[in-house]
Amino acid sequence: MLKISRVTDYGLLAAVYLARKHGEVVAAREVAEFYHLPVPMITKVLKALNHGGMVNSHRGVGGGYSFDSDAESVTLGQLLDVLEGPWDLVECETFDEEGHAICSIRVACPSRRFMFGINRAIKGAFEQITLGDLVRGSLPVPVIDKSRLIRRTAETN
Amino acid sequence: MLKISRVTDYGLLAAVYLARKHGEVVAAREVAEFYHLPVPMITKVLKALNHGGMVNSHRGVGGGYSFDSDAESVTLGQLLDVLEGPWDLVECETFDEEGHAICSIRVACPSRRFMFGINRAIKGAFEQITLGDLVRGSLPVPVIDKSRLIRRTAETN
DNA sequence: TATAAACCGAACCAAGATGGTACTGTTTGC
DNA sequence: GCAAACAGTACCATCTTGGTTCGGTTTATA
Repeated sequence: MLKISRVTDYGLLAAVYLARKHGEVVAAREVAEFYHLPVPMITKVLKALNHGGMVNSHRGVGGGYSFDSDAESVTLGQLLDVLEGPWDLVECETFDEEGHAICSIRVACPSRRFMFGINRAIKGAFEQITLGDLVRGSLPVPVIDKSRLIRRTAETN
Repeated sequence: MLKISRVTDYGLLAAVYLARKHGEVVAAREVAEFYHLPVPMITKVLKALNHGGMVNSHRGVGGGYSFDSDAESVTLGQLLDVLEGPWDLVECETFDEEGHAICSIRVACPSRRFMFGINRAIKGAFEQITLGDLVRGSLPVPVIDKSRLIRRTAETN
């Protein structure tokens, strides 16, 4: 299931705020007050971003968080992975504790082929939007390149 | 909040099934059995699709649902609208019964500008994927039309 | 070295969403 | 008139979401 929940939105807001003040150490309180959002909520998403390696944390007095890498090399897809966890449409193949597939269809499941296609399409779009785009606030509209049809039989994910 | 929930997936599956048998009247039972999904679940999404004008319903003995329009002119965005309802990231401006905005920031909300951009980008991508693409099972990769090249590290996906 | 600013991390909880189901009614072909 | 099939609504257990709380740790600074 793909979702961009409200907490994820907060995370994107926080990431943008830090990216704007590139390299600068900013307390969670400041971010929260800027957006008029509760401090614990913002600290929560900042922890997640830090845990995912997107931002750095600085403890102690005068501490906070900072974004030190290149905003152009961080994609929206990466941010969503960190904030929401990896996702997939129709988890056809979930596995039980013993590693056996639970899917009731399994053989020649008719949905997998095209659901995988949707996955690729959406993920591809997310991968091409960078944090820099978010900071600039104006995004290009993604365009489907229909001339580059992909027909692969054995996808490895 | 953007989400593609499991029920929405079922809806997409059902739509694809009907589109494959273009014009043919198919009972909900048949679709459900094909995907090994509970009949009431499939009828639920088929009702939604019918309500949204995506498919036609035929009552009485020998009835069912049929897809009669052009699969190339139905977009994934339209299907998602029908199945999940319209969505937006960060509903900055929700209104109470008297029509007054609830948003606590309102003036010069820093998030609206770029969140709107994300909305446009994602919706644009969904609008360019047609039901026909889903039926074929192989999707074109969405490409962001940027004048400036983006730096990409090793693709892991 | 005492203090306070700030992050860490885990647990907790009410409220809402999700996924399924059930039941009664209506249309219609045979 | 019977039964197949859709229509509509309401229901419910369970999971998720959004948000809070609390005790602990790190560290600049007075």
